[in-house]
Amino acid sequence: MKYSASKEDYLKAIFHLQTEQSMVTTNALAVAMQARPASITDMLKKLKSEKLLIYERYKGFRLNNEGKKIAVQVIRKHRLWEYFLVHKLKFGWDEVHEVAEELEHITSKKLIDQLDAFLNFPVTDPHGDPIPDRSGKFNSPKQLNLLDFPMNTPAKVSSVASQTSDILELLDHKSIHIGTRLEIRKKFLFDNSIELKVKNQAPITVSEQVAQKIFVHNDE
Amino acid sequence: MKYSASKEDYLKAIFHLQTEQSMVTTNALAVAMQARPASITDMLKKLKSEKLLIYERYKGFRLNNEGKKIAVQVIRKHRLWEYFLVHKLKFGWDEVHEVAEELEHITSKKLIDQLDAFLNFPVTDPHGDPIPDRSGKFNSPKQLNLLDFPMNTPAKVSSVASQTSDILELLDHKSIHIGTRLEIRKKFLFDNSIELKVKNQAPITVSEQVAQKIFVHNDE
DNA sequence: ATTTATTTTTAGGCTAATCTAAAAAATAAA
DNA sequence: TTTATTTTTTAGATTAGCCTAAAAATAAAT
Ligand SMILES: [Mn+2]
Ligand SMILES: [Mn+2]
Ligand SMILES: [Mn+2]
Ligand SMILES: [Mn+2]
Repeated sequence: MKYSASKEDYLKAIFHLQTEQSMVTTNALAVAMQARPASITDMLKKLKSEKLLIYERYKGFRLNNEGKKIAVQVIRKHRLWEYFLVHKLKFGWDEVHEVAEELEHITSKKLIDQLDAFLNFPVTDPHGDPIPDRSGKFNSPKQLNLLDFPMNTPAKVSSVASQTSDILELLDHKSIHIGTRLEIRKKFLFDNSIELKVKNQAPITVSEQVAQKIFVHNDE
Repeated sequence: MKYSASKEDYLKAIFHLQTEQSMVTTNALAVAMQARPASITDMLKKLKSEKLLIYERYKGFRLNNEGKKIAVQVIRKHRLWEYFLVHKLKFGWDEVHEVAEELEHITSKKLIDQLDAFLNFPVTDPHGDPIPDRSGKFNSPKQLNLLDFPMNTPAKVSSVASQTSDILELLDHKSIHIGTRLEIRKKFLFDNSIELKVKNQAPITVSEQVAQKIFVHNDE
């Protein structure tokens, strides 16, 4: 029960994709993995023969319980390492993803459980994503996309759905972080941009593309 | 300037071997790498073409400056991670080597320099081996093998030249650690075993094979 | 219901890192 | 200084993970 870094990355990508579409397609995974469709098919055959997913040619695929279990453990490692990098090694939240992408493949159960304890069992990573516990359980807090959130209602930023440093840099610049309390002041129908008010700050405007990536929950 | 985990392991192994023999042999490296001689030859050709060592067929090989530089950085990473595992994640000194063998290949300069700072720039790893600084300089303290050390002279254990958990477990059991102060009481010529006295403890005997692995320095 | 376009799979290749078995070179022994 | 032994290298395979180009299956359009 030890899988290559590449296989772990595949399982993780499929896991994320199948929360949206119930059957994942070869092309979708090819985009996510930045590989050609032919390579995806090759790997699917291997993962199927290792009984980590169900797959019938031309019909799509999805992880079975065993595949999910492994994917979740990789996600757990990824997010714990991101937390470590930000809170212990003073990395910015926009520079941890690449490194965690490597660290997540270190194979030592003790390592990750001790790390978890050392970090005091954090429940969300620096991007606000939930960290599953050692049994694989997520404590996902309810959250809404900023675009669907009501105006003039206290909100707290809970996660940012992107790992690319461009958007994180932009949010950094506008002083929007996980935990930032804000309210929506205006929604411009013309371009779906949104004006936000953060306490003690001048109002700021974010584009639809940015708002789409921000998730919040009710702040009390 | 990025090398595979395998190449880094080769460079590291050659680096260690060439402190003893000035020219390293294919067979010696095959033993160290637990691989067949044919595989060693294959890799040597690659490392040579990447200008990391000097090598002429049938004549032996040794790292050039560039090869040494890379090896030292890998060693630095290995030892810093070992330190982290023992001092932050409560690993025993006998269970860190395998994990560090993987962690040492993570490729992020920032990661390792921040880790170094986080650990307060340690100078020796849990086995007493010196940790090179970011420029690659070793601050190696003078040390003598226990077999060559005079009797009835205060000594302090500075390092243990083995990564296998068998010997570390044995030393653990006999309460010998890095930093332990002891004196040699007797040297038995019959089998070269040695009787040691640790303060407030009954005298203990170690075999020649064990003594060979223990390095000490004068304790004032 | 054909034709056309898209998606997915197969066929065949490539590279890195390993292996075994056989050949060649170097070293040691007779 | 031949012969035998040991060491090292070459030759040829294998596996994982990727690729391109072509074929096959499915979906969309006329
Ligand atoms: Mn990864
Ligand atoms: Mn994250
Ligand atoms: Mn290693
Ligand atoms: Mn060590």
